[in-house]
Amino acid sequence: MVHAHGTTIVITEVEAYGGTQDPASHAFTRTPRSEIMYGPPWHLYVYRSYGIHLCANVVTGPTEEAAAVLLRAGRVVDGLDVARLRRPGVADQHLARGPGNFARAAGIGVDDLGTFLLAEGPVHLGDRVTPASVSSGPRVGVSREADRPWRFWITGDPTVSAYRRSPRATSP
DNA sequence: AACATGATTCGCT
DNA sequence: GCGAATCATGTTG
Repeated sequence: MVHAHGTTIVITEVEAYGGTQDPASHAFTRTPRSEIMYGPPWHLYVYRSYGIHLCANVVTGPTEEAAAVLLRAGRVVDGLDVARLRRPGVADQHLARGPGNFARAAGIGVDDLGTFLLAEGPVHLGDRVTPASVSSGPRVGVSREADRPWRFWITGDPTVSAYRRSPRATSP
């Protein structure tokens, strides 16, 4: 789980990116934006998508490997009042559904870029949660190497199940 | 210095 | 279900 700006969120869905080994990763080509991922692990990588949305990643790979994990969905278990204010009119189980929404519900902004996640602070990782069952499947939203089954989610979790299952989802 | 594009989301049909 | 919004980053001239 992750503690961020007054909320506590159990991460229910993530997507992995293989850095220099993965054409779909922002770190496939080294640029100023992706530079943070080439550093030591357990730092936060935040980027802006489509001008409006923010997505949060955890750098996981060793220095120079640039592997990272995108936080795609989560269940808000504490700080619900704060999260609800950030996402007006949204049902509790959908507060952090989707990468952009996750970042919004968590109050993560570009100011948090580079935050070390293992120390006390506005954003840091908390207790580890071991789910009963984890499913995996093709990645969403990337044009290259989407077939790598590197999206992982907690099987049957209501905060994930309804997400991204419409038009041409390959497997039911 | 200018152009093309995306780890997406929301609203309308 | 489909299409528009919107702008920083990366790439090209």
